[in-house]
Amino acid sequence: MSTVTSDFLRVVSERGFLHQCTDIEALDKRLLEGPASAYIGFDCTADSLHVGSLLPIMLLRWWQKTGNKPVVLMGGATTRIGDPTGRDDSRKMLSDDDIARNMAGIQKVFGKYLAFGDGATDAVMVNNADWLNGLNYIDFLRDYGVHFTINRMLTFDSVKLRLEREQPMTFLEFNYMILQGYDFAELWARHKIVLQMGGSDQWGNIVNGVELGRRVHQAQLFGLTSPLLTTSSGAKMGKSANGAIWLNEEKLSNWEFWQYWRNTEDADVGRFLRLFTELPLDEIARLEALQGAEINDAKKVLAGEVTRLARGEAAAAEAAETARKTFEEGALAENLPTVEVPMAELEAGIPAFALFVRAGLAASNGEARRLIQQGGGKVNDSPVKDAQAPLSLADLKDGVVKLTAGKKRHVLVKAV
RNA sequence: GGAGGGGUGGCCGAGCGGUCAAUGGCAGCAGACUGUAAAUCUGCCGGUGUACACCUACGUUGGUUCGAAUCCAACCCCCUCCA
Repeated sequence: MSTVTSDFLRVVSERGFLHQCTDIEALDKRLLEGPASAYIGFDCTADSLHVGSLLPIMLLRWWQKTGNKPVVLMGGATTRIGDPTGRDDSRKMLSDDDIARNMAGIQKVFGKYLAFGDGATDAVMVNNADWLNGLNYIDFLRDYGVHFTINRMLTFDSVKLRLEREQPMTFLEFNYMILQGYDFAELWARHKIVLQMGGSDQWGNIVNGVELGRRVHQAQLFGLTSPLLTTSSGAKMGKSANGAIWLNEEKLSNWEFWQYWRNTEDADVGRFLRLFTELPLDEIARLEALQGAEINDAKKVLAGEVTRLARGEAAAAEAAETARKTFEEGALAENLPTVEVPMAELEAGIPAFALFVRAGLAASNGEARRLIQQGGGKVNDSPVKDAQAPLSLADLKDGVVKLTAGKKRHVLVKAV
């Protein structure tokens, strides 16, 4: 990596955000000349982003912090097509209602990471439906279609892989890359945006936009990608026992979010601290150097910082305190996930296995029985011996029963 | 349009008339060891009833058979080659 002098490129290269850049020297030079605008596109395929999108979001945050203007592009129109990148099969088509709902959910998270407004470096949000939905097919083909050759498009990974695996790719999906390229050219024309960032899988799509901008507008545009993140043991980021690690609070509790980061593998701690927190690098170096059980302190810092950014100061403190009580004191912490059960049912007695199912700790009665048989089910911290044994009011402590599955999953059952 | 191959549990992939809820691998869950880590070892891994049982499931619909994921027919979908 050549030495870069602009604040933004220096920070992101030191912290490990950089994977590829179309022309890093020229971009560096451009950034030294003054504030610039950059965007990242987000598809509206779910009603919340998950931690897989956190890397691009942090890129935009640093972009703003180093004096530039971030633009968040919502793929209102491109989501109607479906990005074929990295997919063996077509996505299922989303209805316009779904897309609108998803967009509303996704938008919520950006306010936590970016400062929006009308100022020079304030973030703005745009929707590509504004210019894509109204496109005239023939005009578009004449103005932009001429700049794309099929020969070239067939060499892109997103297309090539699908063909090699003998999976069908529809013409609809085939157009995705053209529209994403067009987005960049259009954003240059509308907002003078010079840089598009994204995950490394977006490289091909981004390069298309850079080239289109040069051909249509004679503009020098830049592309920059971040590495695709996997954990040290090779798993994709963002999956847990219960599914994806969502950024939105309605989709995943603060406690579970905090726990995800707390359970980071040793080998990933330093890398994640650099990417997902804003701690100074020398502080990270110190935390990263911790050995043995002490590295748990670094994990707590990681969990605290990431949760603070995504969910707020109070949420982070509360999760940390809940974890401390639960794991270090073995005490009953009131902020664990809670499930309510009518008092009358509890009075009548609910078999232990059934309660585990009610609490969401087992997917079926059979699974709950197995859990208990294997010694993984605990009530108020003592192992359940008999799955049939009913729990009743006598098991309540301060109005709640604490259920535990395995070592880490705790739920409070509250009688109401 | 013609010829051939194929559609099996979350994924991959065996099975090709009963002993098949279906080998194996991955993923997942639990236990042991640890540090709420990794690696390793052990157990579990469709549903309901705590066993024997029953229900649902091998693309769809029918059929043959005492009995079908396995055989037959039609249909749907995918792939390859030829035109």
